[in-house]
Amino acid sequence: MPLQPVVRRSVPDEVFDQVLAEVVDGEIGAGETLPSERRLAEVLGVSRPAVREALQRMAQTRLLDVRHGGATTVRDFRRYAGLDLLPQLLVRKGSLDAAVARSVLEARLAIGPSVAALAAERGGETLGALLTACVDELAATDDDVERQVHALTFWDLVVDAADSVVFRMMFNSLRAAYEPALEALAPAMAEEVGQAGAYRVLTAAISAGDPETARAAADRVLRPATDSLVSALAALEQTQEQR
Amino acid sequence: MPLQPVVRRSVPDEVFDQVLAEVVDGEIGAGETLPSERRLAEVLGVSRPAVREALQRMAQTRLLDVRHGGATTVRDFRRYAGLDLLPQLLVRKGSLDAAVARSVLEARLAIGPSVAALAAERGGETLGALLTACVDELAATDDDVERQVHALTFWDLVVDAADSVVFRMMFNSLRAAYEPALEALAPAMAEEVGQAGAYRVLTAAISAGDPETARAAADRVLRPATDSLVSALAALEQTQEQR
DNA sequence: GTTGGTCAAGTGGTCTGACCACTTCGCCGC
DNA sequence: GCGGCGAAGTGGTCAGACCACTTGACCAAC
Repeated sequence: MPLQPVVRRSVPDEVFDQVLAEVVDGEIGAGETLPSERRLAEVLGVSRPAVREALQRMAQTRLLDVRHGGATTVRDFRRYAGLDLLPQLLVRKGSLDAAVARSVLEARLAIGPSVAALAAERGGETLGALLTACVDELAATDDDVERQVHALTFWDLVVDAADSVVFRMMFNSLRAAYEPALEALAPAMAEEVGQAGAYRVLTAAISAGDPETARAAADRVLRPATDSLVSALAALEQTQEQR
Repeated sequence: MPLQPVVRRSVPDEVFDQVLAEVVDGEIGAGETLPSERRLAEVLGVSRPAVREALQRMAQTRLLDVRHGGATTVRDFRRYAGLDLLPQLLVRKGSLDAAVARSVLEARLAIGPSVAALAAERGGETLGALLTACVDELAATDDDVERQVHALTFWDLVVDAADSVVFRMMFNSLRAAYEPALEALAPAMAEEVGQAGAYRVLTAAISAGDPETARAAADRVLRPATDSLVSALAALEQTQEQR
Protein backbone atom coordinates (compact mmCIF):
# COMPACT_ATOMS: atom_id res chain seq x y z
CA MET A 1 0.00 0.00 0.00
CA PRO A 2 1.33 3.39 -1.02
CA LEU A 3 1.96 5.71 1.90
CA GLN A 4 -0.40 8.66 2.07
CA PRO A 5 0.60 12.17 3.07
CA VAL A 6 -0.67 12.94 6.54
CA VAL A 7 -3.77 15.09 6.39
CA ARG A 8 -3.55 17.94 8.81
CA ARG A 9 -6.84 19.71 9.24
CA SER A 10 -6.79 23.01 11.03
CA VAL A 11 -9.62 24.07 13.30
CA PRO A 12 -10.96 26.68 10.89
CA ASP A 13 -10.85 24.07 8.12
CA GLU A 14 -12.99 21.81 10.22
CA VAL A 15 -15.46 24.55 11.03
CA PHE A 16 -15.56 25.59 7.38
CA ASP A 17 -16.38 22.09 6.26
CA GLN A 18 -19.06 21.59 8.86
CA VAL A 19 -20.85 24.84 8.11
CA LEU A 20 -20.42 24.27 4.41
CA ALA A 21 -22.03 20.87 4.70
CA GLU A 22 -24.97 22.37 6.58
CA VAL A 23 -25.46 24.90 3.84
CA VAL A 24 -24.92 22.65 0.86
CA ASP A 25 -27.07 19.87 2.25
CA GLY A 26 -29.82 22.37 2.86
CA GLU A 27 -29.93 21.90 6.63
CA ILE A 28 -29.84 25.66 6.79
CA GLY A 29 -31.84 27.01 3.91
CA ALA A 30 -31.15 30.18 1.96
CA GLY A 31 -32.22 33.25 3.85
CA GLU A 32 -32.00 31.63 7.26
CA THR A 33 -29.66 33.10 9.81
CA LEU A 34 -26.66 31.40 11.27
CA PRO A 35 -26.05 31.34 15.03
CA SER A 36 -23.81 34.16 16.18
CA GLU A 37 -20.06 33.72 16.04
CA ARG A 38 -19.87 33.53 19.82
CA ARG A 39 -22.58 30.93 19.94
CA LEU A 40 -21.00 28.85 17.19
CA ALA A 41 -17.64 29.04 18.90
CA GLU A 42 -19.22 27.79 22.10
CA VAL A 43 -21.15 24.98 20.45
CA LEU A 44 -18.19 23.79 18.41
CA GLY A 45 -15.81 24.17 21.32
CA VAL A 46 -13.37 26.41 19.48
CA SER A 47 -12.32 30.02 19.73
CA ARG A 48 -14.17 32.83 18.06
CA PRO A 49 -11.34 33.75 15.67
CA ALA A 50 -11.43 30.21 14.35
CA VAL A 51 -15.14 30.45 13.67
CA ARG A 52 -14.72 33.87 12.24
CA GLU A 53 -12.06 32.76 9.80
CA ALA A 54 -14.25 29.96 8.54
CA LEU A 55 -17.26 32.22 8.10
CA GLN A 56 -15.24 34.84 6.28
CA ARG A 57 -13.97 32.23 3.90
CA MET A 58 -17.53 31.15 3.25
CA ALA A 59 -18.55 34.74 2.70
CA GLN A 60 -15.80 35.10 0.14
CA THR A 61 -17.29 32.14 -1.72
CA ARG A 62 -20.59 34.04 -1.71
CA LEU A 63 -22.22 31.40 0.47
CA LEU A 64 -22.89 33.69 3.41
CA ASP A 65 -23.88 37.27 3.86
CA VAL A 66 -22.11 38.64 6.91
CA ARG A 67 -23.29 42.03 8.06
CA HIS A 68 -21.61 44.08 10.73
CA GLY A 69 -23.94 44.42 13.66
CA GLY A 70 -26.58 42.27 12.04
CA ALA A 71 -27.10 38.59 11.60
CA THR A 72 -25.16 36.31 9.28
CA THR A 73 -27.50 34.81 6.72
CA VAL A 74 -27.15 31.94 4.30
CA ARG A 75 -27.28 32.74 0.62
CA ASP A 76 -28.64 30.52 -2.12
CA PHE A 77 -25.50 28.71 -3.17
CA ARG A 78 -27.15 27.42 -6.33
CA ARG A 79 -27.51 30.96 -7.48
CA TYR A 80 -24.32 32.52 -6.20
CA ALA A 81 -21.64 29.92 -5.68
CA GLY A 82 -18.80 30.12 -8.17
CA LEU A 83 -17.00 27.34 -9.94
CA ASP A 84 -14.54 27.04 -7.08
CA LEU A 85 -17.20 25.30 -5.06
CA LEU A 86 -17.13 22.42 -7.52
CA PRO A 87 -14.77 20.15 -5.55
CA GLN A 88 -17.03 20.30 -2.51
CA LEU A 89 -20.11 19.53 -4.58
CA LEU A 90 -18.56 16.81 -6.68
CA VAL A 91 -17.63 14.62 -3.79
CA ARG A 92 -20.03 15.00 -0.92
CA LYS A 93 -20.09 12.80 2.15
CA GLY A 94 -17.20 10.87 0.70
CA SER A 95 -18.92 9.71 -2.44
CA LEU A 96 -19.29 11.12 -5.93
CA ASP A 97 -22.46 13.01 -6.74
CA ALA A 98 -23.71 11.58 -10.01
CA ALA A 99 -25.55 14.68 -11.20
CA VAL A 100 -22.52 16.86 -10.61
CA ALA A 101 -20.20 14.41 -12.31
CA ARG A 102 -22.48 14.28 -15.34
CA SER A 103 -22.43 18.03 -15.44
CA VAL A 104 -18.65 18.12 -15.37
CA LEU A 105 -18.51 15.77 -18.32
CA GLU A 106 -21.02 17.82 -20.26
CA ALA A 107 -19.10 20.99 -19.58
CA ARG A 108 -15.77 19.68 -20.71
CA LEU A 109 -17.34 18.28 -23.86
CA ALA A 110 -18.84 21.67 -24.59
CA ILE A 111 -15.74 23.67 -23.84
CA GLY A 112 -12.85 21.44 -24.89
CA PRO A 113 -13.49 21.75 -28.62
CA SER A 114 -13.77 25.53 -28.43
CA VAL A 115 -10.52 25.73 -26.57
CA ALA A 116 -8.88 23.48 -29.12
CA ALA A 117 -10.13 25.75 -31.90
CA LEU A 118 -8.68 28.80 -30.20
CA ALA A 119 -5.41 26.99 -29.65
CA ALA A 120 -5.25 26.16 -33.33
CA GLU A 121 -5.79 29.82 -34.16
CA ARG A 122 -3.23 31.15 -31.76
CA GLY A 123 -0.76 28.39 -31.00
CA GLY A 124 2.85 29.36 -31.55
CA GLU A 125 5.61 27.57 -33.39
CA THR A 126 6.69 25.32 -30.56
CA LEU A 127 3.23 24.18 -29.55
CA GLY A 128 3.12 21.23 -31.92
CA ALA A 129 6.36 19.81 -30.60
CA LEU A 130 5.22 20.14 -27.00
CA LEU A 131 1.91 18.44 -27.69
CA THR A 132 3.57 15.67 -29.64
CA ALA A 133 6.03 15.04 -26.84
CA CYS A 134 3.16 14.88 -24.40
CA VAL A 135 1.19 12.41 -26.48
CA ASP A 136 4.33 10.31 -26.93
CA GLU A 137 4.63 10.01 -23.19
CA LEU A 138 0.97 9.17 -22.92
CA ALA A 139 1.35 6.46 -25.52
CA ALA A 140 4.47 5.09 -23.86
CA THR A 141 2.88 4.06 -20.59
CA ASP A 142 0.39 1.37 -19.68
CA ASP A 143 -0.64 2.84 -16.38
CA ASP A 144 -4.05 4.51 -16.52
CA VAL A 145 -3.24 6.95 -13.77
CA GLU A 146 -0.10 8.10 -15.54
CA ARG A 147 -2.00 8.37 -18.78
CA GLN A 148 -4.51 10.65 -17.13
CA VAL A 149 -1.71 12.85 -15.84
CA HIS A 150 -0.35 13.17 -19.34
CA ALA A 151 -3.79 13.86 -20.76
CA LEU A 152 -4.17 16.60 -18.18
CA THR A 153 -0.82 18.05 -19.20
CA PHE A 154 -1.90 17.85 -22.81
CA TRP A 155 -5.01 19.91 -22.13
CA ASP A 156 -2.98 22.25 -19.99
CA LEU A 157 -0.85 23.03 -23.02
CA VAL A 158 -3.89 23.45 -25.23
CA VAL A 159 -5.51 25.82 -22.77
CA ASP A 160 -2.31 27.81 -22.54
CA ALA A 161 -2.18 28.11 -26.30
CA ALA A 162 -5.78 29.27 -26.44
CA ASP A 163 -4.56 32.33 -24.59
CA SER A 164 -7.85 33.05 -22.89
CA VAL A 165 -7.78 33.74 -19.17
CA VAL A 166 -11.34 32.69 -18.58
CA PHE A 167 -10.85 29.26 -20.12
CA ARG A 168 -7.61 29.01 -18.17
CA MET A 169 -9.39 29.60 -14.90
CA MET A 170 -12.22 27.30 -15.79
CA PHE A 171 -9.67 24.62 -16.52
CA ASN A 172 -7.94 25.31 -13.22
CA SER A 173 -11.20 24.97 -11.33
CA LEU A 174 -12.13 21.78 -13.10
CA ARG A 175 -8.69 20.33 -12.53
CA ALA A 176 -8.87 21.20 -8.86
CA ALA A 177 -12.06 19.18 -8.63
CA TYR A 178 -10.73 16.37 -10.76
CA GLU A 179 -7.23 15.78 -9.46
CA PRO A 180 -8.09 14.56 -5.97
CA ALA A 181 -10.23 11.83 -7.49
CA LEU A 182 -7.81 11.05 -10.27
CA GLU A 183 -6.88 7.62 -9.01
CA ALA A 184 -10.44 6.62 -8.33
CA LEU A 185 -11.47 7.70 -11.80
CA ALA A 186 -8.68 5.84 -13.59
CA PRO A 187 -10.89 2.95 -14.69
CA ALA A 188 -13.66 5.25 -15.86
CA MET A 189 -11.29 7.35 -17.91
CA ALA A 190 -9.21 4.47 -19.25
CA GLU A 191 -11.24 4.35 -22.45
CA GLU A 192 -10.44 7.96 -23.25
CA VAL A 193 -6.80 8.23 -22.32
CA GLY A 194 -6.06 4.95 -24.03
CA GLN A 195 -6.81 6.46 -27.43
CA ALA A 196 -3.44 8.02 -28.16
CA GLY A 197 -4.39 8.12 -31.82
CA ALA A 198 -7.22 10.57 -31.21
CA TYR A 199 -4.85 12.88 -29.37
CA ARG A 200 -2.45 12.67 -32.30
CA VAL A 201 -5.13 13.74 -34.73
CA LEU A 202 -6.02 16.64 -32.48
CA THR A 203 -2.36 17.61 -32.19
CA ALA A 204 -2.02 17.62 -35.95
CA ALA A 205 -5.05 19.84 -36.41
CA ILE A 206 -3.87 22.30 -33.82
CA SER A 207 -0.35 22.38 -35.24
CA ALA A 208 -1.78 22.96 -38.69
CA GLY A 209 -3.60 25.99 -37.35
CA ASP A 210 -6.95 24.67 -38.52
CA PRO A 211 -9.58 25.68 -35.95
CA GLU A 212 -12.54 23.76 -37.30
CA THR A 213 -10.65 20.52 -37.76
CA ALA A 214 -9.24 20.94 -34.27
CA ARG A 215 -12.72 21.47 -32.89
CA ALA A 216 -13.95 18.28 -34.48
CA ALA A 217 -10.87 16.35 -33.38
CA ALA A 218 -11.29 17.51 -29.81
CA ASP A 219 -14.88 16.40 -29.91
CA ARG A 220 -13.72 13.00 -31.06
CA VAL A 221 -11.28 12.78 -28.16
CA LEU A 222 -13.84 13.69 -25.55
CA ARG A 223 -17.16 12.39 -26.77
CA PRO A 224 -16.86 8.62 -26.54
CA ALA A 225 -15.94 8.47 -22.87
CA THR A 226 -18.36 11.28 -22.10
CA ASP A 227 -21.26 9.49 -23.67
CA SER A 228 -20.61 6.16 -22.06
CA LEU A 229 -19.97 7.71 -18.66
CA VAL A 230 -23.04 9.91 -18.84
CA SER A 231 -25.27 6.96 -19.47
CA ALA A 232 -23.59 5.03 -16.69
CA LEU A 233 -24.15 7.98 -14.38
CA ALA A 234 -27.76 8.32 -15.45
CA ALA A 235 -28.37 4.82 -14.19
CA LEU A 236 -26.55 5.61 -10.97
CA GLU A 237 -28.50 8.81 -10.55
CA GLN A 238 -31.74 6.87 -10.34
CA THR A 239 -30.30 4.96 -7.43
CA GLN A 240 -29.07 8.08 -5.66
CA GLU A 241 -32.47 9.67 -5.67
CA GLN A 242 -33.06 8.93 -2.06
CA ARG A 243 -32.70 12.59 -1.20
CA MET B 1 -26.84 61.86 -9.27
CA PRO B 2 -28.05 58.55 -7.89
CA LEU B 3 -27.05 57.92 -4.30
CA GLN B 4 -24.49 55.22 -3.86
CA PRO B 5 -24.46 52.71 -1.01
CA VAL B 6 -21.68 53.50 1.41
CA VAL B 7 -18.73 51.23 0.86
CA ARG B 8 -17.43 49.86 4.10
CA ARG B 9 -14.13 48.10 3.76
CA SER B 10 -12.95 46.00 6.65
CA VAL B 11 -9.31 45.76 7.61
CA PRO B 12 -8.90 42.21 6.34
CA ASP B 13 -10.55 43.26 3.08
CA GLU B 14 -7.99 45.95 2.68
CA VAL B 15 -5.12 43.61 3.43
CA PHE B 16 -6.55 41.03 1.07
CA ASP B 17 -6.74 43.50 -1.76
CA GLN B 18 -3.25 44.79 -1.21
CA VAL B 19 -1.63 41.39 -1.08
CA LEU B 20 -3.73 40.23 -3.99
CA ALA B 21 -2.57 43.17 -6.05
CA GLU B 22 1.05 42.36 -5.24
CA VAL B 23 0.55 38.82 -6.40
CA VAL B 24 -1.53 39.49 -9.47
CA ASP B 25 0.67 42.32 -10.64
CA GLY B 26 3.67 40.09 -10.26
CA GLU B 27 5.42 42.21 -7.65
CA ILE B 28 5.84 39.00 -5.76
CA GLY B 29 6.47 36.25 -8.24
CA ALA B 30 5.35 32.66 -7.97
CA GLY B 31 7.51 30.68 -5.60
CA GLU B 32 8.65 33.70 -3.63
CA THR B 33 7.93 33.85 0.04
CA LEU B 34 5.72 36.38 1.73
CA PRO B 35 6.87 38.23 4.84
CA SER B 36 5.73 36.53 8.04
CA GLU B 37 2.29 37.31 9.41
CA ARG B 38 3.79 39.25 12.29
CA ARG B 39 5.96 41.25 9.97
CA LEU B 40 3.08 42.02 7.62
CA ALA B 41 0.91 43.05 10.54
CA GLU B 42 3.59 45.42 11.69
CA VAL B 43 4.23 46.89 8.26
CA LEU B 44 0.54 47.36 7.49
CA GLY B 45 -0.21 48.65 10.95
CA VAL B 46 -2.91 46.10 11.69
CA SER B 47 -3.29 43.15 14.01
CA ARG B 48 -2.09 39.70 13.20
CA PRO B 49 -5.57 38.12 13.09
CA ALA B 50 -6.52 40.62 10.41
CA VAL B 51 -3.51 39.68 8.32
CA ARG B 52 -4.13 36.05 8.97
CA GLU B 53 -7.72 36.23 7.82
CA ALA B 54 -6.68 37.87 4.56
CA LEU B 55 -3.95 35.32 3.91
CA GLN B 56 -6.25 32.41 4.63
CA ARG B 57 -8.74 33.76 2.18
CA MET B 58 -6.01 33.99 -0.41
CA ALA B 59 -4.94 30.46 0.36
CA GLN B 60 -8.47 29.29 -0.20
CA THR B 61 -8.34 30.86 -3.65
CA ARG B 62 -5.18 28.81 -4.25
CA LEU B 63 -3.08 31.93 -4.54
CA LEU B 64 -0.89 31.18 -1.54
CA ASP B 65 0.62 28.12 0.01
CA VAL B 66 0.56 28.53 3.77
CA ARG B 67 2.53 25.93 5.66
CA HIS B 68 2.47 25.55 9.41
CA GLY B 69 5.91 26.32 10.76
CA GLY B 70 7.27 27.18 7.35
CA ALA B 71 7.11 30.17 5.11
CA THR B 72 4.09 31.31 3.14
CA THR B 73 4.82 31.18 -0.56
CA VAL B 74 3.08 32.64 -3.57
CA ARG B 75 1.64 30.21 -6.07
CA ASP B 76 1.35 30.75 -9.79
CA PHE B 77 -2.12 32.22 -10.04
CA ARG B 78 -2.23 31.71 -13.77
CA ARG B 79 -2.01 28.02 -13.18
CA TYR B 80 -4.07 27.60 -10.05
CA ALA B 81 -6.53 30.45 -9.65
CA GLY B 82 -10.14 29.46 -10.19
CA LEU B 83 -12.84 31.30 -12.00
CA ASP B 84 -13.79 33.16 -8.84
CA LEU B 85 -10.72 35.32 -9.30
CA LEU B 86 -12.22 36.73 -12.47
CA PRO B 87 -13.71 39.90 -10.95
CA GLN B 88 -10.34 40.91 -9.57
CA LEU B 89 -8.61 40.28 -12.88
CA LEU B 90 -11.25 41.89 -15.07
CA VAL B 91 -11.02 45.25 -13.43
CA ARG B 92 -7.57 45.96 -12.13
CA LYS B 93 -6.40 49.28 -10.82
CA GLY B 94 -9.83 50.66 -11.51
CA SER B 95 -9.86 50.03 -15.23
CA LEU B 96 -10.92 47.14 -17.42
CA ASP B 97 -8.25 44.73 -18.60
CA ALA B 98 -8.78 44.34 -22.32
CA ALA B 99 -7.30 40.87 -22.63
CA VAL B 100 -9.48 39.56 -19.83
CA ALA B 101 -12.59 41.20 -21.23
CA ARG B 102 -11.92 39.66 -24.61
CA SER B 103 -11.57 36.31 -22.94
CA VAL B 104 -14.89 36.71 -21.17
CA LEU B 105 -16.60 37.44 -24.44
CA GLU B 106 -15.00 34.44 -26.12
CA ALA B 107 -16.04 32.19 -23.29
CA ARG B 108 -19.65 33.21 -23.25
CA LEU B 109 -19.82 32.83 -27.02
CA ALA B 110 -18.41 29.33 -26.70
CA ILE B 111 -20.60 28.27 -23.81
CA GLY B 112 -23.88 30.08 -24.36
CA PRO B 113 -24.95 28.02 -27.36
CA SER B 114 -24.17 24.74 -25.61
CA VAL B 115 -26.22 25.81 -22.62
CA ALA B 116 -29.07 26.80 -24.89
CA ALA B 117 -28.94 23.40 -26.54
CA LEU B 118 -29.11 21.64 -23.19
CA ALA B 119 -31.98 23.88 -22.14
CA ALA B 120 -33.86 22.94 -25.29
CA GLU B 121 -33.32 19.28 -24.47
CA ARG B 122 -34.38 19.48 -20.87
CA GLY B 123 -36.54 22.57 -20.45
CA GLY B 124 -39.88 21.85 -18.84
CA GLU B 125 -43.35 22.93 -19.83
CA THR B 126 -43.30 26.32 -18.20
CA LEU B 127 -39.91 27.40 -19.50
CA GLY B 128 -41.22 28.89 -22.72
CA ALA B 129 -43.68 31.13 -20.92
CA LEU B 130 -41.02 32.35 -18.51
CA LEU B 131 -38.60 33.15 -21.29
CA THR B 132 -41.25 34.90 -23.32
CA ALA B 133 -42.26 37.02 -20.36
CA CYS B 134 -38.63 37.95 -19.85
CA VAL B 135 -38.12 38.94 -23.47
CA ASP B 136 -41.32 40.95 -23.37
CA GLU B 137 -39.98 42.95 -20.49
CA LEU B 138 -36.70 43.39 -22.32
CA ALA B 139 -38.52 44.64 -25.39
CA ALA B 140 -40.70 46.96 -23.35
CA THR B 141 -37.95 49.18 -22.03
CA ASP B 142 -35.65 51.67 -23.68
CA ASP B 143 -33.09 51.79 -20.93
CA ASP B 144 -29.93 49.87 -21.80
CA VAL B 145 -29.14 49.06 -18.20
CA GLU B 146 -32.59 47.61 -17.62
CA ARG B 147 -32.31 45.66 -20.83
CA GLN B 148 -29.10 44.12 -19.65
CA VAL B 149 -30.74 43.11 -16.40
CA HIS B 150 -33.47 41.36 -18.32
CA ALA B 151 -30.98 39.71 -20.63
CA LEU B 152 -29.17 38.43 -17.57
CA THR B 153 -32.42 37.08 -16.17
CA PHE B 154 -33.09 35.46 -19.52
CA TRP B 155 -29.81 33.61 -19.45
CA ASP B 156 -30.37 32.77 -15.82
CA LEU B 157 -33.52 30.94 -16.82
CA VAL B 158 -31.75 29.20 -19.68
CA VAL B 159 -28.94 28.06 -17.43
CA ASP B 160 -31.45 26.78 -14.92
CA ALA B 161 -33.21 24.81 -17.60
CA ALA B 162 -29.95 23.30 -18.79
CA ASP B 163 -29.85 21.61 -15.40
CA SER B 164 -26.09 21.36 -15.23
CA VAL B 165 -24.41 22.49 -12.04
CA VAL B 166 -21.11 23.27 -13.67
CA PHE B 167 -22.63 25.63 -16.20
CA ARG B 168 -24.66 27.12 -13.37
CA MET B 169 -21.55 27.89 -11.37
CA MET B 170 -19.70 29.19 -14.41
CA PHE B 171 -22.60 31.51 -15.05
CA ASN B 172 -22.59 32.62 -11.42
CA SER B 173 -18.89 33.41 -11.60
CA LEU B 174 -19.23 35.29 -14.84
CA ARG B 175 -22.19 37.24 -13.54
CA ALA B 176 -20.30 38.13 -10.39
CA ALA B 177 -17.61 39.65 -12.56
CA TYR B 178 -20.04 41.30 -14.90
CA GLU B 179 -22.65 42.83 -12.62
CA PRO B 180 -20.47 45.41 -10.88
CA ALA B 181 -19.57 46.86 -14.26
CA LEU B 182 -23.05 46.54 -15.67
CA GLU B 183 -23.71 50.24 -15.87
CA ALA B 184 -20.37 51.04 -17.40
CA LEU B 185 -20.89 48.35 -20.02
CA ALA B 186 -24.37 49.49 -21.00
CA PRO B 187 -23.24 51.29 -24.17
CA ALA B 188 -21.04 48.40 -25.24
CA MET B 189 -23.82 45.88 -24.80
CA ALA B 190 -26.59 48.03 -26.21
CA GLU B 191 -26.23 46.44 -29.62
CA GLU B 192 -26.87 42.99 -28.22
CA VAL B 193 -29.65 43.60 -25.75
CA GLY B 194 -31.45 45.79 -28.26
CA GLN B 195 -32.13 42.79 -30.49
CA ALA B 196 -35.26 41.49 -28.84
CA GLY B 197 -36.06 39.61 -32.01
CA ALA B 198 -32.98 37.41 -31.71
CA TYR B 199 -33.99 36.49 -28.17
CA ARG B 200 -37.47 35.61 -29.44
CA VAL B 201 -36.01 33.24 -32.02
CA LEU B 202 -33.91 31.61 -29.35
CA THR B 203 -36.90 31.32 -27.05
CA ALA B 204 -38.90 29.63 -29.78
CA ALA B 205 -36.14 27.11 -30.48
CA ILE B 206 -35.75 26.26 -26.81
CA SER B 207 -39.49 25.94 -26.30
CA ALA B 208 -39.70 23.69 -29.33
CA GLY B 209 -37.13 21.42 -27.72
CA ASP B 210 -34.84 21.66 -30.71
CA PRO B 211 -31.23 21.66 -29.44
CA GLU B 212 -29.42 22.37 -32.68
CA THR B 213 -31.67 25.25 -33.68
CA ALA B 214 -31.34 26.63 -30.18
CA ARG B 215 -27.57 26.39 -30.42
CA ALA B 216 -27.57 28.34 -33.66
CA ALA B 217 -30.02 30.90 -32.33
CA ALA B 218 -27.92 31.47 -29.23
CA ASP B 219 -24.92 31.97 -31.43
CA ARG B 220 -26.84 34.56 -33.36
CA VAL B 221 -27.74 36.37 -30.15
CA LEU B 222 -24.21 36.48 -28.86
CA ARG B 223 -21.95 36.67 -31.87
CA PRO B 224 -22.54 40.16 -33.29
CA ALA B 225 -21.74 42.07 -30.14
CA THR B 226 -18.94 39.66 -29.34
CA ASP B 227 -17.28 40.19 -32.68
CA SER B 228 -17.52 43.94 -32.65
CA LEU B 229 -16.39 44.21 -29.06
CA VAL B 230 -13.51 41.83 -29.56
CA SER B 231 -12.14 43.90 -32.40
CA ALA B 232 -12.62 47.06 -30.39
CA LEU B 233 -10.75 45.45 -27.51
CA ALA B 234 -7.98 44.24 -29.80
CA ALA B 235 -7.28 47.84 -30.72
CA LEU B 236 -7.37 48.83 -27.07
CA GLU B 237 -5.09 45.97 -26.13
CA GLN B 238 -2.34 47.40 -28.31
CA THR B 239 -2.53 50.59 -26.31
CA GLN B 240 -2.48 48.81 -22.98
CA GLU B 241 0.73 47.00 -23.76
CA GLN B 242 2.79 49.23 -21.55
CA ARG B 243 3.18 46.46 -19.03
C1' DG C 1 -51.31 57.86 13.84
C1' DT C 2 -46.97 59.06 12.20
C1' DT C 3 -42.56 60.59 12.60
C1' DG C 4 -38.24 60.90 14.62
C1' DG C 5 -35.11 60.28 18.64
C1' DT C 6 -33.11 57.52 22.30
C1' DC C 7 -31.34 53.63 24.35
C1' DA C 8 -30.14 48.87 25.49
C1' DA C 9 -28.98 44.47 23.75
C1' DG C 10 -26.83 41.66 20.60
C1' DT C 11 -23.90 41.10 16.63
C1' DG C 12 -19.81 41.39 13.88
C1' DG C 13 -14.97 43.97 13.70
C1' DT C 14 -10.55 44.50 15.71
C1' DC C 15 -6.83 44.31 18.83
C1' DT C 16 -3.53 42.47 22.33
C1' DG C 17 -0.71 39.15 24.15
C1' DA C 18 0.09 34.78 25.14
C1' DC C 19 1.14 29.95 24.27
C1' DC C 20 1.30 25.73 21.28
C1' DA C 21 2.92 23.07 17.10
C1' DC C 22 5.68 22.82 13.42
C1' DT C 23 9.67 23.56 10.16
C1' DT C 24 14.17 24.98 9.35
C1' DC C 25 18.83 24.98 9.87
C1' DG C 26 23.08 25.19 12.00
C1' DC C 27 25.79 23.14 15.58
C1' DC C 28 27.60 19.29 17.82
C1' DG C 29 29.19 14.76 18.87
C1' DC C 30 29.98 10.56 16.99
C1' DG D 1 30.30 12.38 6.77
C1' DC D 2 26.25 11.49 9.37
C1' DG D 3 22.64 11.45 12.63
C1' DG D 4 20.61 13.90 16.39
C1' DC D 5 19.79 17.95 19.09
C1' DG D 6 18.12 22.39 19.94
C1' DA D 7 17.33 27.36 19.14
C1' DA D 8 14.88 30.47 16.30
C1' DG D 9 11.27 31.67 13.58
C1' DT D 10 6.87 30.58 11.53
C1' DG D 11 2.00 29.58 11.39
C1' DG D 12 -2.06 27.74 14.60
C1' DT D 13 -4.99 28.66 18.41
C1' DC D 14 -6.84 30.68 22.27
C1' DA D 15 -8.85 34.06 25.79
C1' DG D 16 -10.59 38.33 26.81
C1' DA D 17 -11.43 42.84 25.95
C1' DC D 18 -13.27 46.80 23.60
C1' DC D 19 -15.17 49.21 19.42
C1' DA D 20 -18.72 49.82 15.67
C1' DC D 21 -22.86 48.69 13.93
C1' DT D 22 -27.79 47.00 13.50
C1' DT D 23 -32.02 46.06 15.49
C1' DG D 24 -36.09 46.83 17.88
C1' DA D 25 -38.57 48.58 21.72
C1' DC D 26 -39.94 52.60 23.76
C1' DC D 27 -41.16 57.30 23.97
C1' DA D 28 -41.73 62.15 22.84
C1' DA D 29 -43.18 65.54 19.52
C1' DC D 30 -45.86 66.68 15.61
